[in-house]
Amino acid sequence: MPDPLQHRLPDDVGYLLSRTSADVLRDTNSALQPLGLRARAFAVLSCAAEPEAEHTQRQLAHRLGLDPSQVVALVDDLSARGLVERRPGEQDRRTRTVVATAQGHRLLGEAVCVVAEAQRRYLDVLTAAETRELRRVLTKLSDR
Amino acid sequence: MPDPLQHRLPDDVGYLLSRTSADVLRDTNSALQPLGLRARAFAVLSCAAEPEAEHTQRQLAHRLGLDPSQVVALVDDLSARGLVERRPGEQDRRTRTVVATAQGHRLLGEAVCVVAEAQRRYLDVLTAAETRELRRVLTKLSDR
DNA sequence: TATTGTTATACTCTATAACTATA
DNA sequence: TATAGTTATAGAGTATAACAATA
Repeated sequence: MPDPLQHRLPDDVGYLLSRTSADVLRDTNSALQPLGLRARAFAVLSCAAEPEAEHTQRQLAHRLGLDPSQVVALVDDLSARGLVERRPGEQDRRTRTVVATAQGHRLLGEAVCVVAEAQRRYLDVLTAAETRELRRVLTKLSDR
Repeated sequence: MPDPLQHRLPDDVGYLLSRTSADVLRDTNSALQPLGLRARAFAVLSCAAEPEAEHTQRQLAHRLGLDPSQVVALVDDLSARGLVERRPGEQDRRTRTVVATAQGHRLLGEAVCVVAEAQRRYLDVLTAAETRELRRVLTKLSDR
C-alpha cells in the first residue's frame, strides 16, 4: 500500500507517458500541418500505403486503436482529397478496403520525412541506445 | 531522407508513445472512476497535497502542462467537492494558491492506491529493470 | 442473428481570445 | 503595460448507440 505522502507525480510512469506523448504529438501535428495532415490521418494513410495490404476499415480501426466510426471520418477526408480510395471488398460485400492512390503515396513520402525530422529533434536528448531501448520497451507494452 | 516504403508505423516512437499513453490513461481513468476522479483532477490534487507547497494556479498549469483556463475548471470542481481550497496569495493579491483539504488528502490516499495498482497491472509485462529504464528515459525526455 | 460501414450524439481534451483585478 | 485568474468558445479526440446492407 503506497504512502500518499511519498507519491510523486514526476515518478509516475503513466503521467510521464501522457506528458511526453502530448509533447511529441504537438510537434508531429505542427510538422504535418503544411501538408494538411494530422497524426491520425497520417497513420491511416501509412497503413493504406502498405504494399500488398488491403485493410478493411474495421481492420484499420483495430490496428490503430481507433473506433470504427472515427475511421469513417478520417477516410472520408483522405478520400475527398484523392489520397486514398475505398474499394468494395471482394469476398464480403459489406466491407470496403482502403488503399492509397499515387497522390497519396507522394504525400506520404513528404509526411514521413517531416515526421521523422520532428521526432529526431524531439528524441535529440537521448542517446541512440536509449532511443532503441525506448522503442523496444514501448513495443513490448503495446503488444499485449 | 527516409524511404516511405520502409516506414513502419509500429516502429515510430511517437506513435508508440500515443498508443501506450492512451492505453494507460484509459486504465487509470477506469481505476479512478469509483472515486469520482479522472487523471487530470488526480494530478491537480496530487500537487495540491504536496507538503509545504503552495502552488498558484499559474504554477500548477505550468507544472502539469495545462492551460491556465483548464486549471480553473479542474480546481472549481475539486473545490466544490471540498477536496481542495483556494487561498488568496500573500504577496500578490492577484494569485490564488491551491491546497488540499483533509478530505482531499484522504481521497488522494485511495487514489494513489488504485492508480498504482492499475499501473502495476499495465506494466506487468516489463521486468523491474525495464520499468526503471522506461521511467528514467521518459523523465529525460520530459525534462527538456 | 451477427457483423460492416455509417450516422448521430455527447463528453472530454486542447487551444485561443478577451475580460477584470491587480501589479 | 504586463500578469493572474476567469469566462467563453471552437476544434479535436473519444465513446456509445442505433440503423441499413450483407453475411
